[in-house]
Order: sequence, then structure tokens, then C-alpha cells
Amino acid sequence: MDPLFEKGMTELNRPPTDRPFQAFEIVFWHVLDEMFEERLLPGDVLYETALSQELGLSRTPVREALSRLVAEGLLENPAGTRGYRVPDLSADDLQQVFQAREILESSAAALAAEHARKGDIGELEEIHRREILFSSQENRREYCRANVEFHFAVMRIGGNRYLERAFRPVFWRSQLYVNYLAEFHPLNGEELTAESGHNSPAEHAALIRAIARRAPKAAAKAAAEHLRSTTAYRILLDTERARHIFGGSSR
Amino acid sequence: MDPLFEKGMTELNRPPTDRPFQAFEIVFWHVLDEMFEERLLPGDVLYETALSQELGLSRTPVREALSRLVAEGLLENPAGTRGYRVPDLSADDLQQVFQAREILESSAAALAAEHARKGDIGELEEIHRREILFSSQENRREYCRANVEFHFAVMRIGGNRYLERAFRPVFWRSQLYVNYLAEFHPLNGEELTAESGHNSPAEHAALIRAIARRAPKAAAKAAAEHLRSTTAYRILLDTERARHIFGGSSR
DNA sequence: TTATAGCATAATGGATCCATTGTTTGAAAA
DNA sequence: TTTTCAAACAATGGATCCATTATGCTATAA
Repeated sequence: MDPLFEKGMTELNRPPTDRPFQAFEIVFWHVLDEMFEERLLPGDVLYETALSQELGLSRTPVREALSRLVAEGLLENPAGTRGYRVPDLSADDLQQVFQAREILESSAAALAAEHARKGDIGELEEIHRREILFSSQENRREYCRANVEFHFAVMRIGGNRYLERAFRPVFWRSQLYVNYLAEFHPLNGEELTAESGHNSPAEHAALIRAIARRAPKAAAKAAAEHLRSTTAYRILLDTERARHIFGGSSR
Repeated sequence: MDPLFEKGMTELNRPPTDRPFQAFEIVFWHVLDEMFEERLLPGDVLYETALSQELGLSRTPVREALSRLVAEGLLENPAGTRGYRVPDLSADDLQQVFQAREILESSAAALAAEHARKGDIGELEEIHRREILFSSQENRREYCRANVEFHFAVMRIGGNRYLERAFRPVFWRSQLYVNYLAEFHPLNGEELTAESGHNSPAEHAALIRAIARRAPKAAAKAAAEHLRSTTAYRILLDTERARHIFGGSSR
């Protein structure tokens, strides 16, 4: 459990701090990692007891973590039910998640175009360089990482902490869907990959340009268009095939 | 502690269910009510121990509740610090909260204009009738209630559950600010009241019309303009006076 | 063979306990 | 009188315990 946080992309979401991890945080990020790594799939159920034994902790921190995950909308435990269920995937959910992302991210992009400072543009460009590098190297994990960083960076540069807070759970959820869908989609391995076919870098470049020249509307448009070309979104449009995917877990 | 949930406006936010309250829910809504009722002000600090004694519960459910409130952004406990602090009010926070609301609510209004069914319009009109009634009766509490219901109804009719989830904490926080500001603002009692001078009903009417005639852009515009005319927002514009208000708690 | 009732199992909500650690008070020194 | 250090106090994080109750299995009956 030690190197739990050197892998995966979840630590991106943990605010940087020198304070040691509390037990419940270990559980929280562990579960999140399991979800991102697709070892936990929609329909799977987690139990406090089992988890606490697996992780060698008492149930107290496990409860805390699971309860937070529920608050984030990443798990659900309907009233009077035991176990914490990884929410099912429905075409409707997918559509709503991406619609929400489009609203939040295009607004943030517009704000970023208004508020960006010189260093911010540099930061975006640095991330973007990594995206290009890793996409050409076909280094899926590092590419994905940079991609995640990019979206959070735009959100942060936008400068609205409340919008940013609202964004995090929506984004997480959409990431889960992306991985899962890419995994199970019949087109997987052909033209579709988890990171939207590597056209992201070009679209990100367009967004950076819009932000750099302080064009809020163009930035918002670029962000929205980028989302629309995402793998998951494209799968969604392919509703006929989608029917084969959505539904219960395979496990 | 029994009639805790017949007063206040917080129960609006508890999803309806026949299941009895769990202990942690009692704590959760209790604290929320204390905040809305302005018995808890920015800068105040809550302690698990004290709360559990006050409410006659063990610390376990209290911890759960406080932890959820932190997750909602309604309390904060910085790393390595004791006590849960009601976040301070800064002009910047206020601006951001209202900016976030504008983004979320205008988007939801547009969606509502697209998705509204006949019954939905009826519901909005019913709430709106109550607003008019109570505003003319100067029944502050019931008016406020209807106002809250209205905003949630628009969000719900928009139909995006993820947007709705993101909206809730932002809205809550803005409500806290509204009450607090109205209380302490030097203009309180003159032209400003907590419910933005009762021009809300007219603005809500405009929003309903836009939704009813399926005009997403008009709906979004109406929602945004409504927010801009809110008390707190108007106070915010009055930055000179604002300086006297923002800052530590009075308690 | 399928459906139902009842029982055994085990997971959860809440209470309590303990070790750790942040806070505060007070005493001593500058 | 003000500052520093230490010791007592108190709040929290985590572990454990217990009562309640959801869940699953079995045996019986249709």
C-alpha cells in the first residue's frame, strides 16, 4: 500500500501538503485508484468490513472515506441498503456528465482567458508539451496524466474556487466513464482509444491560443468543442452500439 | 431537537424519504440550520466533543456529519487544526460564489427551457404564486422558502443531475452570505432586505415566461440578471461599505 | 421444481475507549 | 512587565465493542 500514490493519476487530485496521510485518506485514494484502474466497475459493491480487513485498518477511517466518496457522487448506498455500490453506467448519465463538463469547463475557459497571467500560459504550454511528447511516445499513462493536469489547470486559472470545487467530482466521474467505455467499446483498439484518439493535443493548443490572446468566447468555444470530440462523447453519439455497452457490471 | 426540521429552510434540501433520520443526519441538518438561522457566523468554531454533548449523541455521528459539511464546503478544518470553522467571508468569496451561481443557474435555466414539460411550468407558477403572496404579506420566512424552492425547481427541471449536485453547495453558501450580509449591512432595514427587495417575484416571472416559451437564451439571460440584482450582489458592488462588513465574526 | 418462511450470518450505525497531539495555562526567567 | 518553556488539559483520529437489522441460505410446502 506504500507506493499507492506514486502510481495512478488520483494523487493529482490530492491537494499538495507535507502533512502525512491520514488513514481515511489512504482509503479514499485507494478506492479512487481502484476505480480509475478499472478494477472496480459499475455495479461492484464495497463493504466497510471487507475493505478494512484488506487494508489492515479499522472500520472507522474506512467509513469516513466511503462516506466522502458517496458525498462526491462516486459511490452510492441507497437508504437501508448495505454495501457501497459503484454507480451504474447509463447512456443518460454519460450524456449528463459530459453536458455538465461542457458547461463548467467552457465557463472556466472563458474566465481563464480573462484572468490568465503570463506564468499561467507558460504552465499550460508546459503541460501541453508533455501531452505531445507522450502522445507520440504512445505512453498512455503519462499522456493521460498530462491531459488531466491540463483540464485542472484551465479550471484553476479561471480563478473561481467554487466552480473548481464543483468541477472536481464531475470530472472524476467522466474519467471513470472514459476508461470503462474505452475498455468495453466494440471499436476499442481500432480508431478509438481512451484518450480520444490523440487529437486532444491539437485541441488543447487551440484553447491555449484563445486564452493567450484573451479571447473568452473563443476559449469557451474551444473547450466545448474539445469535449465534444472526446472518446466517450463520440461513443455516446453512437447510440446503437452504446446499447450493448451500458448496463450491469461484467464482474 | 424534535421539531428541528419543521422550521428553517434546510429540510428543502433533504431528499424526501419515509426512512427515519439517522443520527448523523440530525447533526448535519442541525448545524445547517444554525448557519441559516445566523446563530453560527463566519469565524465560529465547532467541536465534535461539544456538539455531541449538546445533542446528546456520541461523537461518531457528529464526526460523520461535520466531515460531510466539510466536503460540502460549508465548514473547514485546515490540516493539523482542531475544531471545524465556519469559513470567513471575503469580498472575493462573495464575488466568486455569485459568479459560480450565475454560470450554473443560467445554464440550468437554458436547459429548463429545452426540457420543461407542462407540469413543470405549473410547478414554477405555483411556487411563484406563493412568492407573491408572502412578499405582499411581508412573511419573510415563507417568502424565503419559496424563493429557495424556485431556484431548486429550475435546476431540477433543467434535468442535469450532475449540474444539480454541483449547484447545491454553491447555493447554500450563497444563502449564508445573503442572510449574514443583510443582517450586518448598514443599509439593512432601508432599501435592502434579505430577499433582494422583493423584486424577485417579477424577475422570476420573466424567467418562467422564457422557460414556458422554450427560449433557452432568454431564460439564461433572465436567470443571470436575476442574480445580479440580488441583495448580496448589490452589496458587493458597494465595495466601499463592504469593507466595513467583511471580516471576522462578531461572536 | 419453485416459492416461502424462518433461521443463521454478517454488515452497519452508534457508543466507548485509548493513544496522540494541538492548546492553553502558569511559572520562571529576562 | 514581557517572553519562554513546560506541564496539564482537551480534542481528535483510530480501534473496538455492541445492538440492530439487512441478506443469504435452508428446509419445508405447494
